[in-house]
Amino acid sequence: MERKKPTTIHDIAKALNLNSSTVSRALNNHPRISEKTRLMVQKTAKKLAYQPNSMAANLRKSSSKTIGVVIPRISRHFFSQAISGIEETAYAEGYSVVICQSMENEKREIRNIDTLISSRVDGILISPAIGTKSYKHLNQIKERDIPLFFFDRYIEEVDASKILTDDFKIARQLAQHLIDQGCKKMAVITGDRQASIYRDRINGIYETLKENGFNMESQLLIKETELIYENGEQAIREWLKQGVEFDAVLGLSDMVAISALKVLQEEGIKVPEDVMVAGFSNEPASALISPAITTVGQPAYEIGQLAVKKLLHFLKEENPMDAHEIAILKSELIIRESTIRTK
Amino acid sequence: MERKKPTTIHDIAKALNLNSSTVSRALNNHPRISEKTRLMVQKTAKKLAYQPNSMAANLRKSSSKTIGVVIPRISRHFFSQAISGIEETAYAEGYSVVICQSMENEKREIRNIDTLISSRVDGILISPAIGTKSYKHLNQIKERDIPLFFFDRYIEEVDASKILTDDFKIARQLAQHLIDQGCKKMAVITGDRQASIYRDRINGIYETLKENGFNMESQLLIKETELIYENGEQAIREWLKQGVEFDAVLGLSDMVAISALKVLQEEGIKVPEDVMVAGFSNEPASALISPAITTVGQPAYEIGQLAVKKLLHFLKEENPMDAHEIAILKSELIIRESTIRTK
DNA sequence: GTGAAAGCGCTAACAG
DNA sequence: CTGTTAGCGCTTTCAC
Repeated sequence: MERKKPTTIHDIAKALNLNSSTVSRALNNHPRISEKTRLMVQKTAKKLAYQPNSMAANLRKSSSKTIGVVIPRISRHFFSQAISGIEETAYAEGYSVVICQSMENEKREIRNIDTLISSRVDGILISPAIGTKSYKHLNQIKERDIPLFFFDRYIEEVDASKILTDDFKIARQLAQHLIDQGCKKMAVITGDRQASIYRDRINGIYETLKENGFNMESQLLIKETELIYENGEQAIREWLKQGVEFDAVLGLSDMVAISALKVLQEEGIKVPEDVMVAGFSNEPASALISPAITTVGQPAYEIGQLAVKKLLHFLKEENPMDAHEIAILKSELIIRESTIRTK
Repeated sequence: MERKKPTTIHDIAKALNLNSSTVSRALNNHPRISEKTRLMVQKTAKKLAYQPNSMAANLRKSSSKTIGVVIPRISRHFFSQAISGIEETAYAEGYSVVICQSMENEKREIRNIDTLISSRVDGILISPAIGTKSYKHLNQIKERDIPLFFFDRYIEEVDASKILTDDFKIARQLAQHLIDQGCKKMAVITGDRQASIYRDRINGIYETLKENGFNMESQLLIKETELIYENGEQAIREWLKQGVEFDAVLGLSDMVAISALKVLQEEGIKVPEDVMVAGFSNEPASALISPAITTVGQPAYEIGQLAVKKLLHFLKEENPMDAHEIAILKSELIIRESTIRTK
C-alpha cells in the first residue's frame, strides 16, 4: 500500500504560481509579505490540507523546538504532576516535550539520552534513576552544549543547574513534628542513601534527632531498601520479629508508609495511638486511607514549570554564567491523623 | 553562545578519507561493506562522539520510526499502565513513542494530532477525550493514510481498528454481583454517556437489571457527571438530600466510588452493611482504603502492547484489509469487602 | 566494495 | 515584496 504523499510548500507554490520560499514566508507570517499573498497562500494551504513537515524545518533550522524529559516513571504522582507543569509551560512558549521513562534503570536512562540527543532536542530536563552510578551519559550532554537541568533528583558529580525541593528542611520539620508528638524511637524506611533525595532527607532527620538529644544507636532504626509497596511491610515485619520497639514509622515514600500502616493494623498495633506513621510525596492514596497519613506535599507542578522557564531563559539569553544555579522550592508538611498522638 | 556543531558522517568520512555514503553504510551495517572499513568507521564514530541526526535520516527516509500516542492524562493509573505496554513493545521493535495528553480537552487533542502529523509519526494510537464531539481531526489522520488505532475509548463515527476492554460484559458481571449480594436499588454514577466506555458499561448494567426484573424507574438511580473525585461526594449528597434510597453505589470510576464511600461513612451509613460500593479501573487507592473497594481490573498494559503490535503488523504487512477489526481484551472483576453483604 | 550525485521539505541569505 | 539558490545531514540509486 503506497502512502499518499503529503502536501508540501512546493505543491502550494505550484498551485499559486509562486515560489516556494514565498509560500514559506507567507505561512510563517514573515513581515515582508503582502497581505494578499499571505491570505491566498494560507487559504490554499488549508484547502490542500497542508501540514508542515517539522523534521524538514527543524533540520534546516538545526533546532527542534523540543524539550527532552527523562524521569523514572510517569506513574508516580510527583512525576506526572511535574510533567503537567513542564508541558503547560513549554507549550505556552511553542515548545514540544518528549518524555522518556528510565524505569529507574540506568541502561534505559542512557538509551533515553541517546535518543534525545539524536533527535536534537534543545535542552534536557532529567530526574535521574536512583540506581544511576555513572554519569558519562550526562556529561556527554554537557559536552555537546545541550543545556541540562536536574529537577527533584540530581547527581552531585555532574555540573548543571538544579531545581529541587527543600528535602533537607522539610525532613527536619517532619522529624520535629514526630518528636513534638511524643516520638521517642523512630523507625525510618529509606531508599538508597547515595541518591540525593534520600540522602538529604536522612541528613535532615539525623540533625533534628541529634538536636533533640536522641541517642542515634538506641532511638533510631534505619532500613534501607527500594521504596516499593511490598518493602514497607517487609521492614516492619523484620523489626517486629526482632522484637525491637519503635513508636513512629517514617517512610520516605508514601507507598512504604501505607504498606507499613497496613501491617501494623493487621498486627493489632494502633495508629497513631501506639505507633505514628508518616510518609513522603503526598500520593493520592495517603489522604484516602484511614487513618489518613501525614506526608510531605511537594511542589511538583511548580518544579516542572520552573525547570522549563529556566531552560527557556537560558536558551534565549545564551548566558552561560548562571549555568549552575540551584533553585529550591518549598514543600509543605501535611499533617493528618496518623501522627496526631491522642494518648 | 555558539552551540558546538555535532559530528556528522562527513566529519567521519573526512577523517578516514572515505565517502560519506560509505560511512553511512558502515554505520547501518549494510551487507555490501568490508568488515575492515565497517570497524574503522565505527571506531572513529565513537571517537568523535557521533550521534546520528535522526531528523535528517527520517526526513530522507520519510519515516520517523515513531508512534504517536494521544491519551487524556498520564496521571490515571490505567493510562500510565497502557503507556508502559506501548513503550516496551515499541522499543523492542526499534520504534520511539511520543506521548501527548489531551487533558480531556478537545482543542488540545486537535493540537496534539496536528503536532503528531507534522512530526510525521508512522502511526497514531488514541484514546479520545470524553468531550470530543467532532472527529474531523481524526478523519484527517486517515485521509493522510496514517494508520490510526483506538484503544480503550473510541469514536463510533470514525472508521478505525480498535483495541478495547469488554466493558459491556464486565459491567454486566459487576451488576450481577451486586444483585447477587442482595442489591435492590442501585445508584449509578456515570460519566458522559455519549462516550463509548460509559455508554457500553451503562448498557451492560441496564441489561442485567432488566434480566433480573428490576423496575428501571424505581430501582435505579443515575447521575451523569464528570467522574472526578469531588463529584462522587456531590452525587451522594444530592441523593441523600432528596431522601431517595439505595443499597448500592456503582461508580464508573474508582475516584467517584472512593469519594462516595467517604461521604457515606461520614454520614454514618455503613459500607457494605447498609450500602455497598463498587468502582471501576482498579486505581491503587481502591485496594488501600477500608473497606477495600470492589472494582474492575482492566488489562491496561496488555491493551498498550496489543495496540502497538497491531500497528506494527499493519505497517509491515501493508494489509489494509484488516483495518477495521476490533480486539476485545478481558477485564477482571475484583471483589473486595465493599460489596460483600454481611447482614 | 566504494564513490558520485541527487534529493527528502524546508528556510534564509542574497538579489532584484 | 518576491524569486533564486544553497544547503541542513542523511540515504539511496546508479555507476564503476
